[in-house]
Amino acid sequence: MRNTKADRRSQRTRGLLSGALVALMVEQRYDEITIQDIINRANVGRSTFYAHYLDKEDLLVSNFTRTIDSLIDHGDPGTRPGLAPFFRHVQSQQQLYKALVRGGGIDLLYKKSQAHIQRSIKTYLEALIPAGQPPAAPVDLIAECMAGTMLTMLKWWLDHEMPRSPEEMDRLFHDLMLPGIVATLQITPGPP
Amino acid sequence: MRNTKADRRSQRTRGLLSGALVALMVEQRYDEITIQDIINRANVGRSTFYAHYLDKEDLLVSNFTRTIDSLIDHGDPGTRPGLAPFFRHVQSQQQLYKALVRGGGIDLLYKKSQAHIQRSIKTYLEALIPAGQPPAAPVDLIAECMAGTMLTMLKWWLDHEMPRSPEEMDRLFHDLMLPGIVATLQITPGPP
DNA sequence: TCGATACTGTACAATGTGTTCGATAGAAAC
DNA sequence: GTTTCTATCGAACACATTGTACAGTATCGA
Repeated sequence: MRNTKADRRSQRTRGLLSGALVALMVEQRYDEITIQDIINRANVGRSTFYAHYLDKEDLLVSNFTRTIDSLIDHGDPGTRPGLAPFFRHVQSQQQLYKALVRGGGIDLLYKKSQAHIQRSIKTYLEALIPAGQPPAAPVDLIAECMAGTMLTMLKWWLDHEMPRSPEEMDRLFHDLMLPGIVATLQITPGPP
Repeated sequence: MRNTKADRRSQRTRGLLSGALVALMVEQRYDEITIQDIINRANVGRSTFYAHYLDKEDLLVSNFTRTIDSLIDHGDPGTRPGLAPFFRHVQSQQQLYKALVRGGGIDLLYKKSQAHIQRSIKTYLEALIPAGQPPAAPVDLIAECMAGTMLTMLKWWLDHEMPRSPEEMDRLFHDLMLPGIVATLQITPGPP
């Protein structure tokens, strides 16, 4: 029920279901959408849905894991200088992300990807600590706080009709978090 | 259906229902608990439940709003010097809070109380800004980030069997957040 | 004691979920 | 072009949960 990628019909069905979910999410909260709604909108049989996905959440995750991953890759301070690309990416698909924020879908996706996100940030942080020096604070906790703050900022930004530019949001994040991280981990500040 | 406080029977029923919810939350995730489970455990008729509460969430909120409020009052940096009392309070009722964190109930309560929490923090922050000076950053965003970080730390602490003392957690929070707040709002640092 | 009201227990309709299965249409393989 | 897969359909099914209704009973407060 999952090695169904090759067949053109499967691709079609998956596309229809994803599209229906997105369309519905723009109209109403994610958690109020039923599987019945989705298959009605997609014009797909009930059993067909279950041939592809376990449940509604599986559909959401399957379709947005890649989106979230690209979001991390854009924004991860470990590989990129800042969060501006992160916010630009969100801005370019604001309808989708607004829908995700409104309906609580973003929290679900965050939970699913948290391990990934956190690992990424933790690696970044550990690279900042001089070798041999024991961390002055739990690095995983700091990483969680960073990821959480990023999410909070993202939500606030979308909820308030994006009143600041991606560059300003990036600046805000750095001003708010970096001094504390430097102090907590007892490291020397990196590049601005 | 709500002015039912005086009658001893009502108090009894409410007590039974709250107790059943808490007991069940210790055993299994909040979101997996059904109303049927609750009334079975409480030994209360189905219609009686609906005579008191609208749904499961209403029961949760009704019973824990006071708990959460006291939590804020303990921890609010606006009225208290630090978060140590906050973490001590959680520690003293760790079973309950662990259950809330595990089952996702804490997120629900957080959403319900967020307006209250945020207002409290915002007031505190605004008091730090010299009169007449326009804030250098959106104060409500900073407040949200602070509240979010407090919640993140709370979850981490409980998920990791509380490896640090309440005083250390307080210290960590201040070291992590205060420098950034001072920098972002362009204010002078307050008492340690 | 008596009137008010909270509780019980059951039945009920409505909704959503996930599964099953034979028939059909469409894809891929040759 | 024929054959062989296989994805889809559609309907039926069992099941769980929710929220409401109502008549009888128990308990409360005065």
